[in-house]
Amino acid sequence: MSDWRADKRARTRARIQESALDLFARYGYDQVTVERIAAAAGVSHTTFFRYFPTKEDVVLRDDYDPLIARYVSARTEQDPVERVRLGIAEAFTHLDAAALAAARDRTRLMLSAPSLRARVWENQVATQRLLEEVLHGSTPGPIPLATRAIAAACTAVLTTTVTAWAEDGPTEALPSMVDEALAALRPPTP
Amino acid sequence: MSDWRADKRARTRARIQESALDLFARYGYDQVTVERIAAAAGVSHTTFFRYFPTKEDVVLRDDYDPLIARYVSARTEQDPVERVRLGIAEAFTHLDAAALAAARDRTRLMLSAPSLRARVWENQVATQRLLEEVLHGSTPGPIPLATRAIAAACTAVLTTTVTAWAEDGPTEALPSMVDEALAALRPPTP
DNA sequence: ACTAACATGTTAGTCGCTAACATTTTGGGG
DNA sequence: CCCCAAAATGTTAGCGACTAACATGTTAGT
Repeated sequence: MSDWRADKRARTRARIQESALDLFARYGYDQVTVERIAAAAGVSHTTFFRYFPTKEDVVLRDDYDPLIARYVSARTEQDPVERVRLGIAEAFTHLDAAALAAARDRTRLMLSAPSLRARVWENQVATQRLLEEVLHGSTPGPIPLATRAIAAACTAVLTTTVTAWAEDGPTEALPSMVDEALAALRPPTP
Repeated sequence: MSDWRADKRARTRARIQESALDLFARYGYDQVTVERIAAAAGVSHTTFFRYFPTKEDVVLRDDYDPLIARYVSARTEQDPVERVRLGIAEAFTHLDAAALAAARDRTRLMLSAPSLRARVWENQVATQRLLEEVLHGSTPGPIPLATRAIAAACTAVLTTTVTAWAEDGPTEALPSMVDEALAALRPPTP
């Protein structure tokens, strides 16, 4: 059984990541060298890079894209922004307080270092592409500019809201903040 | 007159930038080292960094934010998205074909290297903040989430449109593409 | 036990970027 | 005209992220 191999790899990976996040929290992202992380995890810096392509990637992984895709694509509203808004609202009902708190910590860390911040926006593009496809559905042909625009708008609103939440807002307020922010994209006065 | 000083500095800066862009166009961003740029410009790599804080900054500067701010804030529409759309449309009337072509080249270069792409999204945040302030106007107090969301949406739509334009679209089509994309944020069926 | 695949360490190198210090250039006042 | 101070530049050395080459160990299947 070579699953033993995969297990060990996973544990090593987790150990490196935990060491890194711990050190980052204690001393700040820029003050912690890869060498130090590797030492704390009991490996060499080469091994570190075998598990994570860059120092930034230790922090970066975002698991929420699949969630969004799932609950947004299940929605049947005709207006795309409403689909996104209600889909995300539903996705939030499947997250507990611990998940929110963890997301908040990671977001704060990401905002703390310039090089990480830059990568946040790269992640945003991934989410945006995903949303484009969800909104475009199974319709054939290239994704029209209008759809891409709407996906871009929703994604940017999401990122902005999460940022504002991580900086200021109360920990449990994210769902209502997202709702409010996306609602702002709707026509101003009915 | 020590303005002579500033003049020389400006010319050195321009020489470095031209050398860099030339080399980037020829060999690709990653294949060109700072050392090589400096040599081509007849300076040392330390001098390079005295003029540009990072290698990325040689490519990056974006002069269009003030334009946007000016023409959007002059608009009087009540709906913020309409203000942005018409303001930008007006700003475009003050740009000639050469400016568009240059912007297109620079955009393509930015999209070609990952490290540059990442910085694009950081620039986007600057534009977003600017738009937030323009839309918020002179009203006192912190900028509400709804305003930030709309600014984020418009900025993301802009970036997405410029990206699509740089990749595919005909050189002169940017204004109409921006118009179309921003219009997509309006309610779907009147 | 033998071997082949795989994970890891060692070493040395490149490149972006910074700091300390020496050197040159330039403008102005005696 | 010469000397001085400030500004611009070069030299050198170093740090840290990241890569490649090679050696070593460790495990899995025969």
